[in-house]
Amino acid sequence: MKEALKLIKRGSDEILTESDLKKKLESGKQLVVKAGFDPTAPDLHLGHTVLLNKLRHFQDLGHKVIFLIGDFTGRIGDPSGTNKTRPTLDAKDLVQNAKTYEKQVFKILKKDLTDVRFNSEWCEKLGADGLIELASKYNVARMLERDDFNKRFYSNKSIAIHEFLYPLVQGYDSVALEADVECGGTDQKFNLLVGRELQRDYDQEPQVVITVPILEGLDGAKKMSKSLNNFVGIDEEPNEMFGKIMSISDDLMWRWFELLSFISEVEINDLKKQMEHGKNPRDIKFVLAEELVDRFHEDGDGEKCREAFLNRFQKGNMPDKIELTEVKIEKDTILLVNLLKDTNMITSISEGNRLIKQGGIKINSKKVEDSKLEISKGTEDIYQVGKRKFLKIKV
RNA sequence: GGAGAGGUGGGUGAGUGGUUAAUACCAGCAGACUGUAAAUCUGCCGCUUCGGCUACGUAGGUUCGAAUCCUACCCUCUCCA
Repeated sequence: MKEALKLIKRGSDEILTESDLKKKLESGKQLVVKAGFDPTAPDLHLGHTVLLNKLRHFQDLGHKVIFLIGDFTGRIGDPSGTNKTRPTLDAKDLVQNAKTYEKQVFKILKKDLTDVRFNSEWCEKLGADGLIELASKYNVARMLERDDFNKRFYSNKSIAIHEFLYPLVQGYDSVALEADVECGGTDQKFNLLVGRELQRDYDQEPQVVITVPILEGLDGAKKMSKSLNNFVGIDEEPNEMFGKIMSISDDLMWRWFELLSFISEVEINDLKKQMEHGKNPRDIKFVLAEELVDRFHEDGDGEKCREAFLNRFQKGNMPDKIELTEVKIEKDTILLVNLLKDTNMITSISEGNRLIKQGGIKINSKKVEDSKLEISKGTEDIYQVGKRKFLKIKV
């Protein structure tokens, strides 16, 4: 019991309330643990995994997880943390996005202890009557207690009426599922708590709310999200994933260790000490990058990535595997910039000319200096754009 | 319904008739440096057949010349009712 509680507490921000949780755990029954996902950004990234790991902990203790895709709430758009009304989404996109989710979650969750559900299932049945009844259970004053609504309200920014529906519907999900526990990011705290109160109104035992910290993205400042393009997707190619993790700042690395790594606190502190004693932060970042690559790919991939990384950046060698593309041309020669544009190595001719001027393009490791260089038919060379883009092109 | 403010390059945001492809910051990219794709420094940062072309909500208009003035329309926001 103590162990179970400890496991759940690790990495959690708040547990509301801990005594309720204890009671539920002690009851011995299999708990229903719910977490909702907004289907607007279907590719799971490391930010989501903080929460998923928490769900996994419950599964390791034998409890059931409901991976709830908020396809209905998605049409509302979560007002959390935004200062303006979000646009609504159309149904077709939602379905597509949801499928992508399903494909990815089982990298972390156990299939046999996971139910993937959609909240349109019960929300659509609710109808206008149900919605009115639901809306009657809560009041505007309490809605306005919520920080983001409050700020918007007092700074005269618009709050659309339907945005009040979001927390209510999310709370209703807990009622419909008779959830014992709901997990979410700290920014979800209000929504999660509404669930607790609604369950009471519907004569259910209120769920325990567990919040987990929000992971900062690659920039080290903003919440990891797809729209900010500061994310590491769990589906990403190993070397790409490894590289992205290596690109985070040395400061951010510790935050990621804390939220993403499974190694113990003691070990993390030990690594910190090692760095203070002069160990290269890069090598410590390797530990993190390897662990994460291993987790989402095959065991041992992390090590391979590290070798490739060292090989490429320390020794300046080319990567082992370079993709080969064949380009057919009509004339005997083709302008280098055109060739690169045709193969998507660059996005425009102007960009190519710029890169050449700056010494950012190489052919077989030789810097290109002539922006009018022609490549003739029948050649096969390795082209490099910047440090990271390589392509073998056969003309 | 009435009054007013505003819509500028990926983002924030200057610019109010002419060396303005458009200040600045952020992001992005490249180079240097580094045991890291950290940090730091420097440069670049619309497209182009290098002649030009296309750009400041949309459509017209005034002018030798407009992001800047006028008209209409669309959108966002605020105040009053």
